[in-house]
Amino acid sequence: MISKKTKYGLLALLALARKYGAGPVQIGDLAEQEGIPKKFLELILLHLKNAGILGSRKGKGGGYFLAKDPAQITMGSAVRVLDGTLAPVPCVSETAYQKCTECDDEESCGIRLVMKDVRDAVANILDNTSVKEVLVRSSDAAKKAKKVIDYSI
Amino acid sequence: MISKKTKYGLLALLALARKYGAGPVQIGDLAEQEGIPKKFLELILLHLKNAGILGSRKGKGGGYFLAKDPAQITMGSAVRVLDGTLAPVPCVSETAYQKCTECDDEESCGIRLVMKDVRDAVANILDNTSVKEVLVRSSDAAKKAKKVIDYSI
DNA sequence: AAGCATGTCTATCGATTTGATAGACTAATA
DNA sequence: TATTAGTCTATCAAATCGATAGACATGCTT
Repeated sequence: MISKKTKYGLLALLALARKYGAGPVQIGDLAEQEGIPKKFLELILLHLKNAGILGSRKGKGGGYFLAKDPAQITMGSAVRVLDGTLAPVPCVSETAYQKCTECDDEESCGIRLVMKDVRDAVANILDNTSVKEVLVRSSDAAKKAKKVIDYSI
Repeated sequence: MISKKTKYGLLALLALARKYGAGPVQIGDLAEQEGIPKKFLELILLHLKNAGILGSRKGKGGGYFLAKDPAQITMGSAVRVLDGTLAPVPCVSETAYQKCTECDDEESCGIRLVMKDVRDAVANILDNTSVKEVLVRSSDAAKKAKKVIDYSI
């Protein structure tokens, strides 16, 4: 299960994606709009910036912005930065691999074999879903709901 | 990422599956064979028993055993019992659903839409993988490795 | 150069969870 | 009745989570 930090990070990322091209967004504004504690969000945004997903500008007119086009930022990359890995167990992580301390033979470990399938499936989804696509899906879902409401009247 | 408790639980489950039909296995023996702290394993096995995945017998000749055939126990059911849910976020859980406190509109939440795909993919794998299959894959992988070794000599 | 705006650094903290450990108790067998 | 072995219900230390805080640094404006 993803942590609140990751959830907040994804919320902020998507919010910044919605405003892509509109200049730096202040931390305080983002925090207020998304209902995230400001000081906590500072840490999260800095983490994303240090990972190259966001950029920032200090001083007047400063704030945070996407470092790349939303179509070029995947959910997988963001989740890896925020949560550390997509893998359900360390021994199938491709980016944060760690051998199990109590494992004699990795190659035949049944749990590892299954969890590798899980990791692959999760990565297949998240690494092939851009931040832009998420916005489009969200927007489409909102329109769909609106049409249902209009139709009901 | 799955917890050590879940990892230990799966290890124990698979170990019991290997001995399926051979009578109750004592907690102490399982703990020693799998390198799991005994008292911790007691809690884990009890949890699995209460969930109907394992059975137990007290007293002389007592111990734990599978409550069903290994082919009828899925990895998904075990992970749900041990970790609580397969879902990456509570709002897409089918067995432990919880609405996000800060979410205005679930239907159009982009994170939720993506995480639902992730949950479905994970469930698709784990719910369609029996404990028996895991043993077979593990065994096959071990034989394969052995053949490679034999061939190398 | 100073003031203001806003990000950055580096702590610290309380609550919660994790990963245990322990001993008394209960049930089953011999 | 004694022994075996699971069950109950605590308790605990360490780690992590989810924050909060104030000093500092950078950049813009005047």
